[in-house]
Amino acid sequence: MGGVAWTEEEDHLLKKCIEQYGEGKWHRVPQLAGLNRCRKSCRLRWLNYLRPNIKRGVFTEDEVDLIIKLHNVLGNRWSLIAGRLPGRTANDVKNYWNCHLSKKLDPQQVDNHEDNDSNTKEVLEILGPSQPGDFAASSGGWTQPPTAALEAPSLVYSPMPEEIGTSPASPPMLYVDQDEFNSSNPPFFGEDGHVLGDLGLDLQFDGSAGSMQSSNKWDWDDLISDLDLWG
DNA sequence: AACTTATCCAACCGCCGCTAC
DNA sequence: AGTAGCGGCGGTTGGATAAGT
Repeated sequence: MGGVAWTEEEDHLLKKCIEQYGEGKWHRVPQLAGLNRCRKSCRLRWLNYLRPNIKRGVFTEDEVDLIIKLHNVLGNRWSLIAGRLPGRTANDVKNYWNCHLSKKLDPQQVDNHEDNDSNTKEVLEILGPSQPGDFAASSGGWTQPPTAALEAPSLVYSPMPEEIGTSPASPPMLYVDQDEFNSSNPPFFGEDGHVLGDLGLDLQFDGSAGSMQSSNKWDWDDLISDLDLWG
């Protein structure tokens, strides 16, 4: 393996330590558990192997599908992707991607995969250069980095009222940075500029930069994290 | 059976952002 | 403002094992 394999005894000590003192304070875990391992090794071993409810075995078709879609949007942000797959760890997802999907799915193939979803074309129409905003086709995508989100074109995030009961008083916005957009083929779009799909969201493109506000900006991390609130 | 190659995946490494001082 | 310590993350490594020759 990439390092020294953990023994059953070490696993037992670590588990016992976490059960007694809880997660966190990883810098103290090696000492508390009596392990000759660094804090990072202890944390990794717990997160990837010892933590309760970890799902092992082959990925289901649904899980693979979700990984592909989330990767389209989020890129190599494995922890976020894993967060949407109950029981799966970021390391599992990353390994699975590197071993299976990255080889099978070059960008063209990903496109083809998503073309099964008839909504895909809506994405390009909605986000394409004909729309208002700072999308620059000549430069290959959005012109502003996330830190300049105020000037960047945005997606307005509007949770579906019937799903969550009430909408936020002031809908937060999403931005898509150039790299993410260029490498992605968001599969979540529906009619009339709404974005529907497996994320369970309803997103709407807002091309009028003037309507943007400096507050309530969410990036994808926050969005994905907050899905749990809406779910 | 022996050897080579490919694949899988647990573990490590280096970097980053956050927080406290 | 600068720095140290920490948790967390993604990329990479390398041993085990399966598959192929």
